[in-house]
Amino acid sequence: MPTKRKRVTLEDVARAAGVSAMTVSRVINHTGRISPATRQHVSEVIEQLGYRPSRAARTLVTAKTGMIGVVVPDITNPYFAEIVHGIEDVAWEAEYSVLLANTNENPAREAAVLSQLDDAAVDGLIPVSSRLPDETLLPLLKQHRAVVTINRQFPRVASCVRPRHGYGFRAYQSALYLARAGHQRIGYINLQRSLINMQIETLIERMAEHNITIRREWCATCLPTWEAGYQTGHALLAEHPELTAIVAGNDLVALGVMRAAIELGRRIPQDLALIGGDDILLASQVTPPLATFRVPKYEIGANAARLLFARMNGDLTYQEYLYEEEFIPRGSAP
Amino acid sequence: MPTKRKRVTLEDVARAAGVSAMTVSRVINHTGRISPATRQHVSEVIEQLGYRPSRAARTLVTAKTGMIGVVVPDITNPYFAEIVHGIEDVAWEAEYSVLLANTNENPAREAAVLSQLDDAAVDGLIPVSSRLPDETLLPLLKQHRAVVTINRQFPRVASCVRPRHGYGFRAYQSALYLARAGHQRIGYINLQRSLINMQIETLIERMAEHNITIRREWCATCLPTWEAGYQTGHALLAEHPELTAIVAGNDLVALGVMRAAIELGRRIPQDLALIGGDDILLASQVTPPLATFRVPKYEIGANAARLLFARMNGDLTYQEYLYEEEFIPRGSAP
DNA sequence: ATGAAAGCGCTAACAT
DNA sequence: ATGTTAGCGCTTTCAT
Repeated sequence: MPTKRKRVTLEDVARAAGVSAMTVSRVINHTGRISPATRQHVSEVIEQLGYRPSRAARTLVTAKTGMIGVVVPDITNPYFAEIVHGIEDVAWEAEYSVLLANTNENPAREAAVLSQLDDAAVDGLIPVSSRLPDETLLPLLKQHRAVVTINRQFPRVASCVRPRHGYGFRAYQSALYLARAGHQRIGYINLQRSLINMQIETLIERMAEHNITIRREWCATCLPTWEAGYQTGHALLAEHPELTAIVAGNDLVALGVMRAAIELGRRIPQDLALIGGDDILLASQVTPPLATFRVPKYEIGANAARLLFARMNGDLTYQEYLYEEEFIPRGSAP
Repeated sequence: MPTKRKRVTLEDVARAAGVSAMTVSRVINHTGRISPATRQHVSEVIEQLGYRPSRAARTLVTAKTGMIGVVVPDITNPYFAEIVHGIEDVAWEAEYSVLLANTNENPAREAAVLSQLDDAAVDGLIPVSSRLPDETLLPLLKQHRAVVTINRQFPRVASCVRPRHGYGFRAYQSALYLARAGHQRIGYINLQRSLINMQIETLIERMAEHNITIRREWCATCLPTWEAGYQTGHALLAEHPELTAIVAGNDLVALGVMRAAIELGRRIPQDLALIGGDDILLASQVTPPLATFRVPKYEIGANAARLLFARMNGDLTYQEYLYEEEFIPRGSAP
């Protein structure tokens, strides 16, 4: 009863099968010409010995790891979980593994992760909604052979998955929609850390062009979590009870605001209309359901992975997958 | 402008610094004795050359990958996302990476993943709520040096994180609670694939001991997703409109049922009481809020990772982390 | 169709 | 405190 299981190596298989290591290697990799008889025999020995090739050894010589790195700000955010789901499915089909790093919305941790995950650790990288500024992110991405960014754009170094109508589209459309519905005092909650949402000042300007006034103090910024939305909602509504509508950067925040508003006795949508941003399941299930934008999260992930494999296979042309964001009117903003 | 970046190796650094490879290795690993001067000098050269150690080479010689494998049935299920979050945080502190595999509730895919992730790929493994039967799972786990199971138990090969009061606790308590509240026709939706929830027959028996009748046809089984719960809810309520309460295996299913019930004109809880199982965010936000059980998801993940590191560090004694499940009465089941 | 030799980049073990 | 030697397990030549 051997306590110390020693790893079965190619060499072991070769010896047992009475062939050379190369022959075994060829059988495993389905490469080169092998006589059916030998192949059969070797396969049996492999099976019998329970041989499993060493990833490390293979990686050392081929310089390929069979893994792709995925970096997300918050895996508990359904938006990111769906994207990871899409990535993972495509990776699985391609026989790749996913190295997942969660940065907890912490840019420093993201930078650390990104530099650890250099091209020795993964064959390709998908940073999802990176929270790092361009000048920090770009050099980090350059360390990698293949990169596809989601919701960020670096045409020189990475293919890209991003919204067709630009990053400010949702906030802009939401505010416009609310204004046209008659709202005069619209607040906006921008997402802290997110570098792709419309900035508060920008929204104010763009709305001014339509003769719609959004006052700076009706706006706020918070982390893209439910809790942050809840707190910000309480604070904003306490200070500015005059608000009749709020646009939030994503659903989690909008739903936090909704809860806060309800606690403060506001009826939704009569006293306060609300629009979110990414159509997570929760949005459709609350009462009233949250108006938001349909975003093809799974497809975003799946297509990012597909673009990544294209780059990993040597096609370094810049490619894009542009996803649509479609407004979904629901009870919270009729 | 060199197109072909060649990897900077230990050797390169050693040469540039005028020392041996070993010295550089020692500097990197903070191992052995090094004179401050040399250390300083070597560090500078490393920095200057942008040297990054090769994981593969290191793994090949040390037989350690610096990665732990995490296998989950469905990363978009908030229950699992939270657990992964906990695991990832602890792994990060220990300077480990997480190799995530999503099996999409597909046992065959889980088995494939588990056998690929053998001890050459990861230093440790955490299968979360495995959907594989004992006899399939056990041999797969044996391939690994270190394993911690969540919601499954194999004392001989793995430490374990599991509910203190056993796997049937929630369904049992829920049914009892509802019966005591006066419900006479209680249905139960068990989770397909999940091997840890109370089986329908078992619940029927246990309730019979309390003189509570649960009829087999009031019960159903479905996948642990919202959609499955929704469909099952529709079907069950259509066939058995006499039901006054339903216990579901988890929140996602309960919430799907809630939606179906509302669509069928049932008022919750007056016409139908509902109890879920794991207190995801969604549960607290719907109207009425879903009665469920508080489950320390993040802690489950974090502690599983801690137990795993203990095993990886050579302590192969069987250890457990028993988590509490606490009933949270809410509007859906007053 | 198969084999032999060389080496990927690193560290363990043993010098010095 | 630092260097030397010898592999880890595999694949890439290049032979045969």
